[in-house]
Amino acid sequence: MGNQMIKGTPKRKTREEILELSAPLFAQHGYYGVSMRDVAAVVGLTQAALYYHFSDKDQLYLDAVAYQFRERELTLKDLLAGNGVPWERLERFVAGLARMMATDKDFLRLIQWVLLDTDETRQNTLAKYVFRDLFVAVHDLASELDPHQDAHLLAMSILGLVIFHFQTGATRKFMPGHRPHQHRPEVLARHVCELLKRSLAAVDGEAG
Amino acid sequence: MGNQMIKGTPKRKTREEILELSAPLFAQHGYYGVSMRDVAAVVGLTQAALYYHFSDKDQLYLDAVAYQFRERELTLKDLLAGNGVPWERLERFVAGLARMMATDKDFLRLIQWVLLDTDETRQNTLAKYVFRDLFVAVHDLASELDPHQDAHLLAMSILGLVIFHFQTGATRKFMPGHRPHQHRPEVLARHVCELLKRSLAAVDGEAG
DNA sequence: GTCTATATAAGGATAGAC
DNA sequence: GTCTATCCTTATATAGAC
Repeated sequence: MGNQMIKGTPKRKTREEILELSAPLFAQHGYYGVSMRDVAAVVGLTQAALYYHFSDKDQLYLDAVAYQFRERELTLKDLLAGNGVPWERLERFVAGLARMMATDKDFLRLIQWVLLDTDETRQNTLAKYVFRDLFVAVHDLASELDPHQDAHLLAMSILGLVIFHFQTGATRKFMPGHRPHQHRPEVLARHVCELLKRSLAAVDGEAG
Repeated sequence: MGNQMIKGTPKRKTREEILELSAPLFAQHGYYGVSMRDVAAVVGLTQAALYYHFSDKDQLYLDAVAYQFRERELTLKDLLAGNGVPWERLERFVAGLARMMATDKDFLRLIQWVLLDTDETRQNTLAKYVFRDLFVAVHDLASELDPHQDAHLLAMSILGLVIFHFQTGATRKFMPGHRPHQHRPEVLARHVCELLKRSLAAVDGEAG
């Protein structure tokens, strides 16, 4: 078989299918844990066909990860972009990020793989073109929330407070004080917002 | 050649050398990124010799990681165990953890690999026998710091505030507001302690 | 305890037909 | 654009000599 491409049909369809279907594999097992044969199997192609669309495994991986990041990044930036006092934007962002981390486990794992990547080129590419814009937005919000603090550190702390909880999700159930409702994104978002609000409100109280 | 073992000599020496020397490899490249050949090469043995000491690659990896964790865990628990008011113990712990994360990059990476592990048995083993004791200590401290809060969530937040900053260490330099001194463990520890102190002090102020 | 040699499988990548 | 067939490399693991 091999459904022949009708002339004029967008040529990108297969390529995007590969990107979409390979992402969960890379999320689960990482770059070295996934073979070109594995990718070919989920897409329903032979290994050789992948090399028509991508020069090598490295390129396929990089494109698949970047593709996922670009989609999610838009969602997250939207949460930060709207109007409202800084507190409202923070709450909206923390809630949205928590929901995404809870729902979209593959995305969370891709973030973790990128942070562990030892290929400098690959990591820098993703950091610059994918993380950066989002971080800029969080950074700006942080400096609005408290102009007296190091906005870079505060921004990283906000992200870390949310993301780390979900990174440890699988091991949390063996730890003391664990209760299932802690996995719910609203519960975590509330915990994080309260922590930050009290912390920054304390500064206002002193300064104002 | 092959230096013959004298009877009575502790048999464990080679085994422990393998554990020590393979850990940095696994820290850098993860389970799938390291071959038995790689391990053999750094130890100065042939591949086959490894199978005298370990039944398979899985066992070698598990033992190597557990070995590293046990060592570090003792150091961290010591920081928490001493006397002093809760604040002092928190500051000591945060400073010590930050210093360890900054110094011992391999250990930080091993933590990240464990969090990404999809082998449930392996992850549960490490979580139960290695993370758990440390978490218990942080959990207890958290409930002393603020009895009105969810100690489980607070403990995780304390750990996340420190660890996440170092996880993102490699990509941070492309983000706005970055300055080199932020990588210094004392600077981060101070940031984290101030954040927590203000947050929990705010509660005291309201409650007391 | 460690070696050499090897079985056996899985990996990335290419050539050439269709 | 995708297939079949194949090359070459690397991987885990074992057998048996020393």
